[in-house]
Amino acid sequence: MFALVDCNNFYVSCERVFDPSLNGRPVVVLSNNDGCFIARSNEAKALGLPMGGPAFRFRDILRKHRVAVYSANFPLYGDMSSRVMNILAELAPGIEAYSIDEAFLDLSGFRLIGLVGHCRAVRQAVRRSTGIPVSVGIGPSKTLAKLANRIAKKKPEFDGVCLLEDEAAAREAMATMAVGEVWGIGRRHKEFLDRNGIRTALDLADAPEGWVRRHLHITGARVQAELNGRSCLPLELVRSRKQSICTSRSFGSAVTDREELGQAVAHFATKCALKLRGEKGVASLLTVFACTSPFEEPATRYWATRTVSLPLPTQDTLAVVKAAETVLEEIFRPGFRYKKAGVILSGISSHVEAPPPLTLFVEENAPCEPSTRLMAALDAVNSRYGQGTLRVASDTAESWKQQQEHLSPHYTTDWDDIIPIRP
DNA sequence: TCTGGGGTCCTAGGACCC
DNA sequence: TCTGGGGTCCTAGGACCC
Repeated sequence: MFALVDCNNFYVSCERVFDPSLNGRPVVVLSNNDGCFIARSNEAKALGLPMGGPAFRFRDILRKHRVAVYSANFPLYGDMSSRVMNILAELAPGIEAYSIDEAFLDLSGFRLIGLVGHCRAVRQAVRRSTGIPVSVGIGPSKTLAKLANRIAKKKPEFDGVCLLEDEAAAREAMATMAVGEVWGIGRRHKEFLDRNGIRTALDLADAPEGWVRRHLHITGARVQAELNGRSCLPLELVRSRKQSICTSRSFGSAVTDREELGQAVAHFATKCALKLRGEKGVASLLTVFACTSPFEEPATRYWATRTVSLPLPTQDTLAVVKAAETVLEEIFRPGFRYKKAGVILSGISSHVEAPPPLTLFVEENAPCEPSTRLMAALDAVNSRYGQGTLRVASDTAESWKQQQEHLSPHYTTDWDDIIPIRP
């Protein structure tokens, strides 16, 4: 049996831990640049504020109902997440941290002491130790655990824990669940299934298997099997190495200047190389992209992107920044209002397992060892004195930076942000 | 004025190899 | 009339997840 533990309205709950006066009030958390809603308290959902809705369109509702509005504070949410995961890891023999606010647990062996009872204990432990409320769904496959979790969240009578023990219970639950709510069925597949008379999760479970395999491919066939209690998606206990690493941002206001865009790209490249070293990997491919707003008129819209091979697989910030600047030079076209840009590293392999290849042509930046030591020194300084203390010269300007007007303090990750508690 | 960021997997088709 | 069989790698696009 699998359990899916999911934090309720996670980002909002994180803000509430440090400001309990937010309890009972409508609260929203905005995406970077204060653009869209990415988390809503139950009270905010009740006001009709939609997930992903652009905040500026709902300004009247926000003001009228005195909704508490927060800019995204990812250092805080990431830190709270790891605290929750640590508690969960103590209470189950196996855990897969599936996303920032969800984890699958291995519940094998808990049947004797009672699955529901144990999951209630898990729920209380997380609440007591971190202040974060969670819901738990239990089922014989990950997909059914997900489905059970939705029921646990939606129906108060379950008190946050829902078990789909046998086939009859699963069928009854699936009959009440729209097919688009099933994990793995997105907007497109939902539309397709609706057109073919498949409206509930139960309809999908009972659909002819060959037909599902043909139209929804292998991934859809797995979803169907999982709904029928045949587990196809194992618990992934060890996180595999990332296949790509991306850093991108929308700009607070449009950028038109090539040099300014170059500064942003240098900054993103720097962050990518840092993440890559955190993964203990080296990358062989680099992509740079820059684009105008998708809401521009077609004539003034531009999507620039190019991928190049790096001369040698590397994790060196200087090499990555240099390559990114060269690519930007090639794809930049003047006269456009750039609203977003980013850098992607891919073709990632292990730094340890893959010794640097012998090369026929490349002479510059070939020696690996000095660069590794330089990066170690760079990371040591920046980790101690703050990211950006040592940086490449082109990683400078702040002009493209984002809007974050409603940011809460980094309560758990920054000494300067610790607020003295008054009696 | 104003619309996020970071990922994964699958399929199809083209280009190439022997 | 009739033109093989078995592969790999790369890219683009689509679909999905949080």
